[in-house]
Amino acid sequence: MKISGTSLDLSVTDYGITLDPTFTMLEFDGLRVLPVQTDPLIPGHAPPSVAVPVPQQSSMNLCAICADRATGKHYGASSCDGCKGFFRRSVRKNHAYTCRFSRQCVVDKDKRNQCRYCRLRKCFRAGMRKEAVQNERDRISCRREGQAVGTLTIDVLMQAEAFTQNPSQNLMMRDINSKKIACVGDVCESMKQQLLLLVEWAKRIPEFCELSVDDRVALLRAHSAEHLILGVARRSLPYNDIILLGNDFIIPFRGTEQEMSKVAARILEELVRPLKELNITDTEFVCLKTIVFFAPDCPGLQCAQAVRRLRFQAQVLLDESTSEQRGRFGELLLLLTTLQSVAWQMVEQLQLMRLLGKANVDSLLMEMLLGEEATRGPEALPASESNPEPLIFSTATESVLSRGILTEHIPMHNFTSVILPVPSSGLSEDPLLPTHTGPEVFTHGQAADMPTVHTCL
Amino acid sequence: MKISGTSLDLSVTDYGITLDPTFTMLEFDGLRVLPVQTDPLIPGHAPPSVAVPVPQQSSMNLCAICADRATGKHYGASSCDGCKGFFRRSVRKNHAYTCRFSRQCVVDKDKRNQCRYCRLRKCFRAGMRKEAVQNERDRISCRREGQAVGTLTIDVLMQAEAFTQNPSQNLMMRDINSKKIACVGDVCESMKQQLLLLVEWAKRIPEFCELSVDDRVALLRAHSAEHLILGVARRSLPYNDIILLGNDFIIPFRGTEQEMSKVAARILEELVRPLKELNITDTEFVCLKTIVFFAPDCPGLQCAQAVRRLRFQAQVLLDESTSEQRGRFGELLLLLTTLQSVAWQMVEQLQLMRLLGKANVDSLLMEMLLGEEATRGPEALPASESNPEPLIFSTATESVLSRGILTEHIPMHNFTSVILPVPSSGLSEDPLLPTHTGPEVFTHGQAADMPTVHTCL
DNA sequence: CATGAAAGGTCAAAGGTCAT
DNA sequence: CATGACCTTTGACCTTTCAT
Repeated sequence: MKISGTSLDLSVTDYGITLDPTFTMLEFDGLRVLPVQTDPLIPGHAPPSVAVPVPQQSSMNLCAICADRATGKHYGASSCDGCKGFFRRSVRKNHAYTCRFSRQCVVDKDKRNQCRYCRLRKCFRAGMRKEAVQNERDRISCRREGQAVGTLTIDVLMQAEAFTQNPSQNLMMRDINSKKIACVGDVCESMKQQLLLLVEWAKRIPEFCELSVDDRVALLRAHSAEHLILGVARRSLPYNDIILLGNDFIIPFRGTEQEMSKVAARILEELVRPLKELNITDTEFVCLKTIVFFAPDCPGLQCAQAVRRLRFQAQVLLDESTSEQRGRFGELLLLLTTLQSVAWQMVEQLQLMRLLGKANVDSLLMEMLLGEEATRGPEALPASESNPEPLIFSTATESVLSRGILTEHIPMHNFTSVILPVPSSGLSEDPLLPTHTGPEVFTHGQAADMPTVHTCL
Repeated sequence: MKISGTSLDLSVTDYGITLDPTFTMLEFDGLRVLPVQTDPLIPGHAPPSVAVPVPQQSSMNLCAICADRATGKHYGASSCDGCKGFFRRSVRKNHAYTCRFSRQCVVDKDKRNQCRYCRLRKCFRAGMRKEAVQNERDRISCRREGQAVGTLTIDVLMQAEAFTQNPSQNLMMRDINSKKIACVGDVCESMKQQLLLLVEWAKRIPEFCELSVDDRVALLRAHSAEHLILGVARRSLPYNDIILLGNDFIIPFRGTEQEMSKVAARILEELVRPLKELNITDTEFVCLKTIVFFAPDCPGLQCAQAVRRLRFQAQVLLDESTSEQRGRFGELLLLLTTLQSVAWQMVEQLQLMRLLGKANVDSLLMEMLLGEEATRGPEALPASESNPEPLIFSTATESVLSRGILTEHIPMHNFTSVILPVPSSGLSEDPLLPTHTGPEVFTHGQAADMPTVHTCL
C-alpha cells in the first residue's frame, strides 16, 4: 500500500526554482574513515536467553537521539530520518561543531536543530558509529550488525532493588535520636543481613542467573565489601554526620569505637558528601551498584567476557541516565575508586578486629568479606603475602557460598523481614560444584544456622 | 508507514482569498487561513492526483504578497525572499505592528516596506502560517570558539607528557629480544626514574604549580604507585606478554621472580589487554593520568575543592575526547578501579620484599610508594593497623618530597637523560614548610645523592 | 525470486548571513 | 535595527544493496 504512483511530478514543477547550482556537497572533503577500529569488545551478543520477547515498542519506535518517531536502525541506533541524515552529513563532511552553551543542550524533536554539537554527540552516545557511514557512491558489503546494547534494563534493576530493600526505613525516617548506637556486634549483624540481601538482589537479575554457579559465587564474593559501603552510604544520605545501618542502628560521626570511626568518617566525607552534592537518583544508584557487581576482573571467573559485557551495559545505562548534566556520569564513576578504597580499609579493619578478638565474624562474613578461609581459627594472619588483595579472592572454591546458589527465588513475604529466610531444605546437593580442584575442600553442614553464599543462592 | 493517501489538494492554492479585512495584528496570531485546509506540509512530491491544471505562471512565479518574483513556497505561500524573511522575523520576534493609515495600504514590490502591519496581514491572507516558522537553529558560521570548562587543556597535558617521555623508546622499539630481563633492583631503579619524571610532569601543569606546597606534595605522594603502573602499561602496549620498563628492561609474562610475576600478570591481563582492545589514544591517556593525579580524596589536602575541580575538568576533557564511541569513556574510567587495585598489590609486594630484605628501597620510593616512614629500619611492619591504606598517606609531613617542590623548571636537555637532573642547589630552604605538626620530623640532608619529592619540586 | 532492513540520494522548504 | 539577495541545512521520500 505504497504510493506506487511514480513521481509524476505534475504540480508546480517549473516555478523557476532556481536550483542552487552550487549545491554540490564538498564531498570527501576531509573524509577519513577511521583507521578500522577493531571493534572492541561489546559486540552484539544476541540475546541467547529464553524469553526476551517484547522489544519494547516505545524504545524501538522512538529515535534514540531526539525521541521523534524512528524509521528504523541507522548507523547503529534506532533513529528518525532527520538524525540519520544529520549524522551522515556530519560524518561525510567531517564536521566539527562547537556548542555555544555548556554542552548539555537538550536534544529532542523540537530542539534538535538548536545545537549541532550536542546533537552529534548524542548520536554517538546513542550508538551510532561513523564507520557505518559509507563512502559516497559505492557500497561496502559489510552488513555488520549494530550492537544491541544488551538485555539489561533499568526496570529490572530497579525492581531487584525494590525487592531487597527495607521498606520501613524508606517510608518513615523515624527520629534519629531514638536509634541506638551500634557496637561492633551490631555492625557485623547488619553486614550479614545486607550480604544476604545482596545475594537476593543478584538473583533477581536474569543475566546473573544465567551464569555458571562458580561465576555467580565469584561475583558475589568479589566486591561484597563495596556493596556494603555503597548501601550504607545511600541509606545515610538523608542524615547529617550519621551512618544508618540496615538494622536501624547508627554510627555517629564521632563517638564510636576508634576502629569504626576511621572508616565511618571516610564514608561520610568521601562518599555520602559527594553523593549528596550530586543528589544521586535511584536509577543512578542501581546502575552504579550493578557496575560494581559485574566486575570482570575478579579472579576465577570463567566467563569474564560475559561479565564484562554486562558491566558495559550497566555503564551505558548509567551514562544514558545522566546525560542531562555535564560531567555527572564521570563524577559518579569516579566515586567507585573511592568506594573501593574505603571498602578495602573496612575489610582490613574487620580483619584486624577479628584477629584481636574484638569482633565475632561468622562464616558468611568470613567468606564474603575476608576471604574464604573461614571456619578456621585466627591462626594465620593474612599479611601481605597470603592475601595481597583482600577484596578479590583467588579462586572460587566451593564453600558456604556454593551451596544454594541454585535455589529458587524465595518470595519476600510482604517485605516484613529484613533477613532472608534460610533456603528451604530440599535440593542441597549440587552436582555441578567441584569443578575446581581447590586446594582445600571444606564441608559445611550447618546451613540452617549458618548461612553461606552457596546456601543463599 | 507511508503517508496514507492524503487528500490531494492541488497545491496551487488561490491566495486571492479575501479575508476579513478587519484583522488586527494581534488577531493574526490565531488566524487560521481558510483556503488551505489541507495538509499543509507534504512538500516535494505531488499527490498522484489526476490532472491538475497547470498553475498559472503568473501566480506561481509571483510573490503572493508583493508580486515580486517568488522564490518558491514559503510558510504556505508562494513568495519572494523578502516577504519570507519579513514573515519569519515578525513571527519569531512576535512583532505587533500598527497601521498608521486605514489598514488598506498597497503592498507591492515598491511599497512593501511602507507599512508592516499591512504587509504582515497580507502574508497571512496569502496563506502563510506562523506554525511553519520553526525555532531558531544553530549558527552556521563556525567562528565561535567553544568555551572551556576550566583552564586545563589537552594541549598543556600533551606537552607535559611529551616533555617527560623517553623519546628513544618511542621512536624505535628495538628488538625485544635484545633487552634484558629485569631483576628486583632494575625494577626499583626504573620506578625511581619514573617517579622523578612524574614530578617533572606535574610541574609542567600550571594549575598544579598554583597549589600550596603541602598540597603538591600530597598529590605527588598519593597515587604515585598508580602512575607507575599506568605508565608501564602504556609503554607495554605495543608488545605481547611483556612488560617494558622505563629503563629498557623487560619483565616477561612468566619467568621472573615469583613476587613480580603476580603483579606483572595482572598488569598484562587486566590493564594492557583492555587498553589494547580500546586502542587508547595519547589524548585519552594523558586525561586518564590527570584524573588519577588530581585525586581530591587524598588525605591532608588543604585545597581539596580545587583539586576536585581540576579532576572534574580532566574528566570532562576525557569525555569529550571519547564521545565518538559509545561506552568508551566509561570503560576507560572503570579501568581506574583496576589500576588502583593492581597498584595496591604492587605496593604490598614491594613492602614485603623490603621487609624480607629482597629489595633495596631507597628513600624516594619509601616516601612516595610505601608511606613516609622512610629512612627507618624495617622494624615496624606496616600491618593493617598502622597503615590501612598503603596508597594514601595520612598527613603531608615534610620529608624528601617537601624539599625542592618550589624549584624552577629544569629544562630537559635534549631528552637525553631519563633521570632528571638533581635540582640546582640554591634555594634549598623552604620557609613555608613546617605548617603541619607531624608527629615525626626528619631531616634529609642528602638531597644530592638521594632525591626526594621536595627536592624534586 | 521476493522481501525487508539499512545503506544511499534528492530537493522543497526550512534556516542563517551580512552588506546595505 | 530591519531588509533581502544569497547561501546552508534539514528531513520526508525514494532507490539500491544484500542477507535471508
